[in-house]
Amino acid sequence: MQDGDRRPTIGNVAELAGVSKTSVSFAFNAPERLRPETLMRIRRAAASLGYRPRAVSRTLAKRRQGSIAILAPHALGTMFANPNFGEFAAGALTAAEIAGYSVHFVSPLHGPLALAVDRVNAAGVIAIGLRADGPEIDEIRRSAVPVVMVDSSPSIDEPSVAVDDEAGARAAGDHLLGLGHLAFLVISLGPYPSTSGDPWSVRARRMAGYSSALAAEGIVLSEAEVEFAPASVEGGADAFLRAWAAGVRPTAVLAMSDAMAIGVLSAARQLGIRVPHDLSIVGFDDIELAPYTDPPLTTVRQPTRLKGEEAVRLLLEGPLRREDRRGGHRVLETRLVIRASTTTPAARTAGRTGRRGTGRGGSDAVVATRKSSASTEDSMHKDRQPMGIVKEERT
Amino acid sequence: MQDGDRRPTIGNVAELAGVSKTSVSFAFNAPERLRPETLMRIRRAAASLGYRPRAVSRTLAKRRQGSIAILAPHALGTMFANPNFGEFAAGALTAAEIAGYSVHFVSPLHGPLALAVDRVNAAGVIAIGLRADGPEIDEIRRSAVPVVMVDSSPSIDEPSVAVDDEAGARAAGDHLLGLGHLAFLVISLGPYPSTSGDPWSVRARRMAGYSSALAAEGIVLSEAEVEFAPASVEGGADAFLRAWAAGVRPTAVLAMSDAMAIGVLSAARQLGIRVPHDLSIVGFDDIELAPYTDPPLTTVRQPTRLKGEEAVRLLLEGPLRREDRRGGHRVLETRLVIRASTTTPAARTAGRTGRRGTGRGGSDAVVATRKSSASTEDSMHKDRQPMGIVKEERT
DNA sequence: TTGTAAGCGTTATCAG
DNA sequence: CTGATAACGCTTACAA
Repeated sequence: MQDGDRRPTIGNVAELAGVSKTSVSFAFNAPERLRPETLMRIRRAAASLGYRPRAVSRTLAKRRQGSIAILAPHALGTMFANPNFGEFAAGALTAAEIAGYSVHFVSPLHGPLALAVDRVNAAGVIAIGLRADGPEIDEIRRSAVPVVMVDSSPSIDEPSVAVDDEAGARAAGDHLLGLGHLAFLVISLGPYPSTSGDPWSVRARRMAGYSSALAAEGIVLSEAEVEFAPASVEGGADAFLRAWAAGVRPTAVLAMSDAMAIGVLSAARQLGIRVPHDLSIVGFDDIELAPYTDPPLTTVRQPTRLKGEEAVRLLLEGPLRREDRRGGHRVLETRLVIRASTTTPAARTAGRTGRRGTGRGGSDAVVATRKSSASTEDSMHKDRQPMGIVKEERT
Repeated sequence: MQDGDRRPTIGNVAELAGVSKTSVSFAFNAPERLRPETLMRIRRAAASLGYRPRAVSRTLAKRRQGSIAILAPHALGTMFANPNFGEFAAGALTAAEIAGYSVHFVSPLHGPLALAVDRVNAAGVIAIGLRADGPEIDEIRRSAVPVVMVDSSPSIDEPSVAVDDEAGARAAGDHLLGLGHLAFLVISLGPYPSTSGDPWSVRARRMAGYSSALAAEGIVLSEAEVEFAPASVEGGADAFLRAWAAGVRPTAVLAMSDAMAIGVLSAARQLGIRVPHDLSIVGFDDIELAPYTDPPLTTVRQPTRLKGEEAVRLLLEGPLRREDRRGGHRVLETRLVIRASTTTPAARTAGRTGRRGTGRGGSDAVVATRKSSASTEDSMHKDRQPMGIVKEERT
């Protein structure tokens, strides 16, 4: 861990160039204040020594950080296993780069996040999926570092950005109901059932959306009809297999992420279940690859990349500048994208239903648009179409 | 950018607790040296003030960084658009986390990488895809920060990790040749043709692999048969469309990344070209979703996640500890994974060939294993099968 | 067990 | 235009 070969310091350069440290500093930060020839001399000295100003010292002296931290709720290897997190990172990193900030990723692997956050000493923090009422958020508040919350409770004081999970989930449920499905399985986020039961977590909001849709038809999910899994392909596959082994026989599955939905796709294939003929699947996220799966995935699109950009923008424009480190809540819209992984249930169950006869196959399904209850200041990142429901056909 | 409300410092705590700064420091770093009651007093004082030691100051004083930087060759938004980079990040971040390091992502967006690297002041650096003979690597060397190179030239001094791109690419070419293809299009990495022409870049190595395979059948790629594109779905789609518009009519495409291959899939669909019947496609990477595309993608698997882990491990074990900041080259193997996006060419061209009659459809193709020339210390991350060629069928 | 004081490498202030 | 000198916040010999 030693640095071994000591890097040259500003002092060495000053000495070699025969000037003061101040001048050397000027040479790097305000060249115009130096006479061209001294500047040259200093530059040469610095170059010959291979001197480069050290960032830590600089930040200490200037009292200003050049980086922001992204706090992930799980180990980063796990996070990045979900392509959707890559999307988010891409958005956040892009916005940060443009503003000249570099980005730190921090996870709770080595003790609580609150501790981790000041290990990295960032100018500001973007916290993902933190509980609104947990101890962590308090710790972070006390650390006096500006924070913006992502996918957390909207009831929180800090600026935040989230998506309208509930409306999205409801649209997914409505869609399936409209096709005539009655037997569901939902693959919920997180390895365990509601350990804490934060009513404001992403999964709680999505579950509320699914439930409210199903409730309209008098359907109530039993405990067996909800599996929990990490947001990965493997997680989704395992969850479906588990449910199947437990005797659950859905005609439709609602997955809280596309990665998990793809896992279900693969598990179904393993079991010889044809999608969508025997089983309809709808995901969540609409990752870039969703249109290219086999079959193309029906899913709830969320503007993930935009979410990342907004989080950074909010941090940089709001709490980092001004005193008031609150306000600035932003709720982005979701939209159901209908592709080929959903259709009317096969005869075996379709017999007992047939309501809402949108009939003849998934690609014809057009469910009544249910207006999102969220603020709608912004349109989607991916395109200019309004939010809501969209039917995508192969070109 | 101001910090606004000054955070409490160690001095404030000392004052409030009626002790010296040293004691406060001890309270945080060597509690056992303090009498329990003083420790308590300090702790209370610190807590009441909401004091937390500042990482910058600490690093400056200890001369030791707690973070490592990952240097990306392109804007990070671009990088993360490729799911394969997410895989790499997952690997690197996992290894870093375990070792207690946090990770910084740095891109060349604001001036040269060499400058960016000391903006973040990391303990060590992982440089991706840097030219072996470029100026950047020299700059980084001079900055005296330990480096490990990823996907760079093996001829370099620094420790490095890469994969056997050439063997992988050759296997892909052989596979297609074995199926009877004669008309190819390769989608190469990077937005532009060889701006610099580093013979050791990933794309040069892969191109060499493709070429050497094709050369064995006397096929030489014309300039029109090589398109360049960013490693994204969109990039691949555009590239294929461009080539098509230019009149290129391949029966098989060799894409240097799965993301691009999926783009080709989508472009082909747009043009009404059936895959694999009218067009065979082989990708590179074998991202997690590759088995679930439509049709499932034949591709060259590289152990991307492992690559990330190894890079960090090499950095942490080698240059960060010892004086010798060289050696430790690691070349990981690749393996062709045959799925359903490749098959024998359709009649239109197959007529003039038919050699090597592996016949009846891609899923039967078994090409002779060509032993990788790379070191083979390690097996794949994803499973325990040996490297080489593998045929994957739907279960 | 606790305190004093000297760094760590820069930048900022204020003279000259 | 350039130079002393004092921060910046924390660690760490060395003393007491």
